[in-house]
Amino acid sequence: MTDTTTERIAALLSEGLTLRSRAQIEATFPARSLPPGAEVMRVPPSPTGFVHIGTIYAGLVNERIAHQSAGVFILRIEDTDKKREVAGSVARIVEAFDYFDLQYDEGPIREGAYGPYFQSQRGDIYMAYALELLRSGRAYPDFATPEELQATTAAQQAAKVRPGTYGKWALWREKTDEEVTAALDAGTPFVLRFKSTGSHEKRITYEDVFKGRMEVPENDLDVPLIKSDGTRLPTYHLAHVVDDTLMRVTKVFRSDEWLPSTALHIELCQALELTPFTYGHFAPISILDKNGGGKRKLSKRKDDEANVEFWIAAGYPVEGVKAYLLGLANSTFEDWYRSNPSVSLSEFPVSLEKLAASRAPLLDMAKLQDYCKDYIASLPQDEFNKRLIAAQTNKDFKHALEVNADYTNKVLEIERTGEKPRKDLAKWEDAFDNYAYFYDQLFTKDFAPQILAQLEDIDTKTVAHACAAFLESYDPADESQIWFEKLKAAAEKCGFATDNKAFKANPEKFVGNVADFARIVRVKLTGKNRTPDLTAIMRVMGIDRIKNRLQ
RNA sequence: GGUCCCGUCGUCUAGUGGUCUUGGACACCUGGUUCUCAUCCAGGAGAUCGCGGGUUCGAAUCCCGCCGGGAUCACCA
Repeated sequence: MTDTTTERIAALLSEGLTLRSRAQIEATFPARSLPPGAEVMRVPPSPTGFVHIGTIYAGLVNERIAHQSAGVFILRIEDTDKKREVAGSVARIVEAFDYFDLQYDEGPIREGAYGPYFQSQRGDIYMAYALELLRSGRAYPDFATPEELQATTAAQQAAKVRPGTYGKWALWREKTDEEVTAALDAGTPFVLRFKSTGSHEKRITYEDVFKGRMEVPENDLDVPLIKSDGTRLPTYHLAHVVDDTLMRVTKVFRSDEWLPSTALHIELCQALELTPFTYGHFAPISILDKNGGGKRKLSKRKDDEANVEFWIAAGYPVEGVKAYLLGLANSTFEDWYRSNPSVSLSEFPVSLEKLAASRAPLLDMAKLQDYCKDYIASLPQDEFNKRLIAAQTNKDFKHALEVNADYTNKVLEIERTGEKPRKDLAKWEDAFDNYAYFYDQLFTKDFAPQILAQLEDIDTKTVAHACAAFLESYDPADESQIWFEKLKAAAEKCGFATDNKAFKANPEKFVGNVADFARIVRVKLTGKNRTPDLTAIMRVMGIDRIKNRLQ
């Protein structure tokens, strides 16, 4: 290709952009003045829909490494693919980072000195580097149509060779100046491709922070650098190399899927005379396929759990989720957490070495809920009340909680004041099932309809009889022991067994046992057959409400 | 198919040549806590350390081969 043709291509690519030289650009991204050992970390989500829990996981690890070393944590929006972009995604990303309290120092809204933090706004920067590659003969235009590319892949499959654009399979790699000029004259769209000088036969080695010494074949793929979709935006590869250099990122942590393209990124750095990065590749969170397909990466389409909005809507407490995620990242976390129950999670030192050992961990909702239950139970009463109410998405329930503030305070205190607070709630959403029956309208609407089914083994006459007998002697002032004595007395009066052994020996002699009798009271009062201590519940409900429900 | 990563109870993991007839956590089961639960406490079951060879007095740990799972080979990131 002649210089004239090269410049014609360069002019086409830079049309309308205000290009600066590399030296000028690099002068505006000076070395950061940070204490020794400070790490500059980043997490680069794409605004292509909802926020993936893996992004939060990566965010958490990167944020910790950055901030525990007095470094910088960057949130960079990788929006170079305008076709896949979904409106509102950036707002969702920002919200999710806020919800999980992942404080980024630079990124959307929090503009820093190394921006812009949207890749789509850095087009002129990438182009300066792309043109340099073009001029140095390390990039070339490729006018191939999608059909031609497909045909190549088919031919490669037929020939049983590795697919991809490399060597003789790279259609436009060695075209003559005339051919290029002709395509240019015809106005054919083109991508700018990297011209790799690597060989699949030769090997390179590099050090991965998590996986140790890696020895892999050199890259020989001529990957696209600049797209032909009219945006003239870069692909990930160019953008990554340029941005992480300019933003002065010290360690590139990314998920395993990038492992195979690391050789390419190293070659790109060399072609641009940039220092290659320190990489660390970690395994993404996976999930057990519900259809029995085995372990696989958490997928956006199939798994609700992949979507952090699912977590936020259900009201999983941030601290519980983060504790679980930290446990996934570092196996030493569990012990630390146990021995430091009242210390903030941010005090936990995340270790790189421990992260190394982590395979693709399976998301274990049961374990995560266990963390969340413990956390919610540990909350002081006022904090518990405040957060529980704030998190409710059911308007009627939230209204009921707020309007009857004094009553609500008593309700939420049930069995939470002692040494061992109840652990009913794994997420704030669970509050409805645990507390809504205290409010008459909600009780009537959502709980009372279940009473019949819960008591179907006992005939209605017996139920009515039992309620009347129990009410007769009930006194809100009774301590739970007396309360139970009275319940037993009422049960006996109605033909229930008060001695479990006697009942088991001759069940036919009784209507039921004490447990059945208590169940009648419990279900009539709450619509549920499992609740906290009835004495406490009744004391809070008040005599009028009790009479109402037992009649 | 090529290349790379990974393989210890159901799950997450501890373990880097002897102290491991593999330890912990979650889940599960049993019993206890004078009504049902959430808990809590005590106990239990659960892993031929993917398989086969080798090195060694000795291997979950080192070496080789195999098998299995995953990732990647896009103008997606």
